[in-house]
Amino acid sequence: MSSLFSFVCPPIRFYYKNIKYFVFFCIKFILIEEKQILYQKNIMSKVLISRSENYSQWYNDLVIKADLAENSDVRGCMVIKPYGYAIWEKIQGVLDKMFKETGHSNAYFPLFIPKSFLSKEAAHVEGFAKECAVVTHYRLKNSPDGKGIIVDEDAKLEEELIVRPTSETIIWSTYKNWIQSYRDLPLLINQWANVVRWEMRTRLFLRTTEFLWQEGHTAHSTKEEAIEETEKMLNIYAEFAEKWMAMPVIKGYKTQTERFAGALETYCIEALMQDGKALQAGTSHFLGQNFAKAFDVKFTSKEGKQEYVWATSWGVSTRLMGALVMAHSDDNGLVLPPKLAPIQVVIVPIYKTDEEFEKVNEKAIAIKKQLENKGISIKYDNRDTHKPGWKFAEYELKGVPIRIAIGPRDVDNKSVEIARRDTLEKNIYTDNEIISTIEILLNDIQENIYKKAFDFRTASTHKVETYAEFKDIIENKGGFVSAHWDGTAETELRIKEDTKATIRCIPLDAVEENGKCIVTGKPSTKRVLFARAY
RNA sequence: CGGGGUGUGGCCCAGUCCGGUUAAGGCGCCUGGUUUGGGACCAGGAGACCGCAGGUUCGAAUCCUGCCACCCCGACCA
Repeated sequence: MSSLFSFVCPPIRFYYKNIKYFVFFCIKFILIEEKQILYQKNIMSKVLISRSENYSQWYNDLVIKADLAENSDVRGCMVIKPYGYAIWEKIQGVLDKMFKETGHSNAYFPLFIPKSFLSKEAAHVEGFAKECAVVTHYRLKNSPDGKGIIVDEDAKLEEELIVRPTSETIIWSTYKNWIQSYRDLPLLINQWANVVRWEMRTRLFLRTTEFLWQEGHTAHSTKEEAIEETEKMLNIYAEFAEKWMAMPVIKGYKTQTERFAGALETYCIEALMQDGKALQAGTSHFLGQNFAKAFDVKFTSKEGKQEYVWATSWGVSTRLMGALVMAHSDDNGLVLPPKLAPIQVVIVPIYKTDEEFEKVNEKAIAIKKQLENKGISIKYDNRDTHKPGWKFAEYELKGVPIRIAIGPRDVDNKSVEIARRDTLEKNIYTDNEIISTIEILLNDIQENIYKKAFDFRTASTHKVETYAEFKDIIENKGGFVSAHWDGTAETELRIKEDTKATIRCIPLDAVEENGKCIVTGKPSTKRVLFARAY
């Protein structure tokens, strides 16, 4: 009835409603105005949320705002942006050199792995089956209804292909043909590649569906040699983390629960992030003869006997980028170790007039040349589209270790202002001190941020004797907890269920001491390291 | 796969409960001018199938139905 009325007499009803709305709108607009003012206050605050306020969001925002990476249109997959990729290239460059210095060569194996390969090693397939992307078809066709394209069901693969989650299987099926004699050993190969693991929840760099990494795969004639290789590569990772990333790590090996699927022993380096959570930064696996047996890789020994080869694999990924961000950065943005910073020094000119720019520019170019001659990577930001203050904030956000500001005053005084990113200290230096100061500062920053991270880790590592103490620290303080454990998977699982903390590793340098498991009271001979982890 | 949330110019988002003015504001972008030693200011300008598809209504960003996408919390993990 009412709809009939409104249909027949719209003007009357419209008029009536209009009066009502006039009053309503007056109130509504006043409310909106007030909300708007409040809202503007909120966004005027800092670029980054503070670590103490929300560490997780701080990390997410920082990765994006520092231009390292962003989420792509593909769910779970990131775009690594030029600035972020430049850091990755530095990481690659250093590690690649270290690998080659220890006798390894690079090669490349296929992205796709036949499904049957993956299932040849039982533990391995078990470990990865739940997170594999599978290629089932090789052709598309136009949709019959004309709306786009669809999978051509006639183009079904005889055998599905798995997008590699790791390459052991395809590599070992290849090694079978490469290895006949002890003379072919050791075989020391590395590949830089992308891999895919279908993760439920992803975070930039820390866990993405596709990520970049390197995976080393080696074959040896003896068990001892393979173990030696596993440990050697672990040491390379540790050295890289500490000397280049300025990030202290604990070397250790994993419990059976945390071990790589298919490995006899998994070694790892574990780092502690500023929020007290641990992050596995690299792994090195002793694979025993598991893959050799699965893929029938035998060699003839000096004695003329047929033997299975001994294997290792080891890798670090773009996850290191996440570790790098979380290890040193502060509420103002990234803090990069000078040895991995794409830009080590930035020069910002300050001027008002063209004449002033001329003076400043001349000086800046001279300094730039001198630093370049010393092998320091330097950027002279002479854009006139941004003000100095804007540039200061920008390079702080991007973690450039050293900033040189040059203004007319400096030209007159034969000086410059040098600011260091790690401590945010600024000082004036005379022209003849510049080069030596920069060289000293770059080393000093590298050491200082390492020390800071090291001290933080020391302060965040606690020995406990009881489960109550353990829970208290995990819940309230975070960090590493060093405790006795009875060595069983049951106890490990119970602790994980109770506290979300896992055994990060059994440290290689753990001292032998008699103790009691904090949960069961059973005897234990050494302490293991627990933490909540990424 | 469960539980919660969100889709509005490039970005952050207001407006949605209770349908009605030209879809508001900030950032960014463009133009001109003044500026430049810690994220400048003024003036002007461009930019929106309000996630998609139906429906209800004189009238839908707003209500209804269906779908899609993304985010957060769990189970899984380098």
